[in-house]
Amino acid sequence: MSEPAHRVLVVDDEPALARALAINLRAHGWDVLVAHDGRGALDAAVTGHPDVVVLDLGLPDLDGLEVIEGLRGWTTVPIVVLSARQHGEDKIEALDRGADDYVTKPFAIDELMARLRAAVRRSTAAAPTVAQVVAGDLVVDLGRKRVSRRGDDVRLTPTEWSFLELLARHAGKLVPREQILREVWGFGYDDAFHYLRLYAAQLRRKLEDDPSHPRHIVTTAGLGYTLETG
Amino acid sequence: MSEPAHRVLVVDDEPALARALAINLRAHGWDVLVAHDGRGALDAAVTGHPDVVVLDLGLPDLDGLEVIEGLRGWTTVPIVVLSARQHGEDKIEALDRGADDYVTKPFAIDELMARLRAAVRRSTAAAPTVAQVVAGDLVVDLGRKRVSRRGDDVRLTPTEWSFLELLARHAGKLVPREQILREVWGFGYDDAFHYLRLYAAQLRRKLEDDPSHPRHIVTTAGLGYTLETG
DNA sequence: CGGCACCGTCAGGGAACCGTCAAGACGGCA
DNA sequence: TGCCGTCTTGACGGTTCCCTGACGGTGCCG
Repeated sequence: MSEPAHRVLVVDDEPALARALAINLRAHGWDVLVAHDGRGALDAAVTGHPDVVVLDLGLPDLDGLEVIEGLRGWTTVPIVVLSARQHGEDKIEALDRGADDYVTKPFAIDELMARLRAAVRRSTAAAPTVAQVVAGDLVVDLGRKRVSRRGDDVRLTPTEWSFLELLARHAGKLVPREQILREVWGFGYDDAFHYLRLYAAQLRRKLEDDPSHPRHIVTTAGLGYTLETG
Repeated sequence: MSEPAHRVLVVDDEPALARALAINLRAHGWDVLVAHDGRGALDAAVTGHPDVVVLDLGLPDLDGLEVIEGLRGWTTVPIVVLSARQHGEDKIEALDRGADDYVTKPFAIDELMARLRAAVRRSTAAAPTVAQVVAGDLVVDLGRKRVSRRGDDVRLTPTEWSFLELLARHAGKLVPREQILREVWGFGYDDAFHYLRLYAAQLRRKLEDDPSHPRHIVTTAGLGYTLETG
């Protein structure tokens, strides 16, 4: 799992704590922005596009709640509030104004990071990527598991779809024969190249204008198949 | 703020605590389901469609972490973990396995409710609920749990509705057979594809002009079913 | 020129899958 | 207790899909 680094904005007016947090987070692979007051936090959020915000209440210029509202006016980035106040209305207030989580000091750095991970996971999982691959007059909709040719849906069998989906996910690139066999048919089919010819032919019959002169599903002899994006 | 009541599933093996929670939550307008062990929790989550789950770790039958994983296998419902363990790996473990929040006992009931509100707000904001799905002459009203065909209400059994609701929530997209079985019938029905054919047929009898040539509930052999939005 | 490897095509049988009808099991309710 | 709606289980025909096998074409190389 070597995902691209997630970016966290740390907002804290205590330089010592902010520094300690930044060091710890960077050590664990986070990309860290730091702001020391409310105004700087709002600016940094605009320019820095963080994936999550750690917000210490009790800033010099703005009330922490105002920062939350300032952010919530235009972004849904997760906000994890940090505060010394153990009890009272603050927690509830912050959560109801739009904060996503609330951690009281003193806290374990490991726990904070786990909460940050959870916050980021939620927000990224909520935005499902609708992937569509376009190849000439073909549209392969990976989410809906459908292919259309000049707008008309084309009916595929499960195996045909599995084959095409694999090519589409690597559109424009050559997919080795062995990989296709493994991902479509599973293990134990390592030399069943005959299947590939069969199903490539079936797909061509359904998707190509001239199946014997394919423009989309192209064979590279001895190597594999490619879905051309031309 | 007179939204429809949100539904919370409380999972706790201590009857006293579960009762106290339920009373408090109901007093604040929540619709409350209760389960006392892990298996019951998973079943209740399938049949009850809660908006958020409060999960006490340390259940008699299953490990709390197993419950989290059991839920995360098929739903993104927010999970707020409740635990007596203040420190340690448990928190981090739970959050990384898919929990959304973690509250240690003893806790203030007001804080818990604020966290529940935050969790529900997040998940509903992330997936803006389309109250109605229109598919040709059908109108599936997810909020009121009703279907109408050319304006006339159609009576569905609970299982039929659960099936149709799932298709409607993914209208236009193919819903895999396995997912339908998990979300409608729960666990242990992984290969009961026969049910799908039966209930698809029943829905067609009630919803289609020509049940043997369905235009709304369409089968993709070997893969699953789709509610067409034509 | 002839062998070889690879590709594309066609056809057939068995298996998997779908839709349908029917009857038994279960649970709520009068 | 008996009834009724619902869910579950079973059986059957028709269709689709997948695998197997056979044949011809093409490019490469000795």
